[in-house]
Amino acid sequence: MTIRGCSGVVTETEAYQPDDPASHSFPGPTKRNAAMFGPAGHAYVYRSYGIHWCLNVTCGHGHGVLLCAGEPLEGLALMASRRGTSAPRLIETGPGRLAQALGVTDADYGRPFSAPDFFIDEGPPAKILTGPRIGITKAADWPRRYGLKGSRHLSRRFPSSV
DNA sequence: ATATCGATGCTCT
DNA sequence: GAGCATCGATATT
Repeated sequence: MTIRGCSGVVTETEAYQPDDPASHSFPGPTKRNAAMFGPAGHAYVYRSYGIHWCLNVTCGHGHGVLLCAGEPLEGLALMASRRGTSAPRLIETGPGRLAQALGVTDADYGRPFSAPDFFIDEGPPAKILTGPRIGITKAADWPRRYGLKGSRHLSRRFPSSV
């Protein structure tokens, strides 16, 4: 993951699909979720609780993946200053925190992840943990939260994570 | 250590 | 006008 000079490893995601009651795409295409029904591989950004920005990767046809946490690598100082903390653990652990650290706002809405300074690439094979989702009121128990096994940079621990 | 609670603005009913 | 895919601070074990 590289966003305007800041890079890191995506350590945690959540998946949403159109038949998921918790998904923003559930009610069908609207003005806000338009990007989710657009082409895959683009940014879907929304404001959460009137305060935070959250960043998703569109997968086409109303599907999307929320970036929940990451491990910051390059651009650490910039991300720390944007977050107002120097604790590496607290820079990108959480959807709102991650977007804030990367400087992502609605200005990036609909932007394709295909530019040299704005992309997400595939890392080496990794063990992935699965568990119920966090912070939602509907269908929270759907096992669509995915985390990098052994990473300290997760928004929360996974249940019975070995 | 966990639990609760307020802030804040936008979307959809 | 309600509800929300959050965070951080404060209160309580």
